[in-house]
Amino acid sequence: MIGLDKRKYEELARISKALAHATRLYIIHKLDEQEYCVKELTEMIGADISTVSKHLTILKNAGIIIDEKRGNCVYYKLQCRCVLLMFDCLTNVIDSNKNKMNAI
Amino acid sequence: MIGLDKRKYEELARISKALAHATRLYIIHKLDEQEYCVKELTEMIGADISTVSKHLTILKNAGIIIDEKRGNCVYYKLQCRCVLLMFDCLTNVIDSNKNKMNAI
DNA sequence: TGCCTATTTGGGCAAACCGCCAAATAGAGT
DNA sequence: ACTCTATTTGGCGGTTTGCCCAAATAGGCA
Repeated sequence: MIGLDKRKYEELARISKALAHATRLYIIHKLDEQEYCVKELTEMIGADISTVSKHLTILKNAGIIIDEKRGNCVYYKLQCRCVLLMFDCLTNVIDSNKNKMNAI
Repeated sequence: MIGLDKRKYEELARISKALAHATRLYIIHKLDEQEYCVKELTEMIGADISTVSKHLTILKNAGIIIDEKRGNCVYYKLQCRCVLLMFDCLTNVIDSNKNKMNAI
């Protein structure tokens, strides 16, 4: 895997890694419903607020969500709903696995 | 994030993590063209064969690829092409990021 | 200015990941 | 049985992740 190829797959992996965490997938799913601020997400998730803030930073750096400061809070929302394809992909793989299991 | 929800997102993340590596994305892309054995993939990738074998194991455990021993070699192929949605998803995100950058 | 709430940043610690090497295993072919 | 090739497994060192806590920062509002 050389040159252009390598860079291309590293770029894909960079985004991919940002998606590879249960909490971050949950955040994406929530932000698909509506925008939320850090505090609201923290309450839903039930982790330390600094932890949630870091997850949000990772998603933001990957260009998956964007933030907007309004009043006292920072609101996050999806930058592009195209990321929801991810859920279809993952769900398909899981369903496919289940079917294989049952077929045995 | 409690109970069922938590388990659901952890399951999604489990698959997602298997996808979150440049070499593994490359392997998936290659196996979409045709099946390959470990040695062939190793030559294309240019890493130690044990490293490649481990990547393949990770993908196999996630139910993304399957192996089949034939003759002297172990051949791997995609279990379900649905995983290719992943590339659409990642590519969309990357393109979307580029567009935002250019718009500035 | 000073206080208060919301958020981010830095650090420490444990766990997971990655790559290589060396050794073990599996099976084909002689 | 022996040899040779292909693959997997075990393990070590280095890097990255993820979590919490504590401290720093930012901005609204009296």
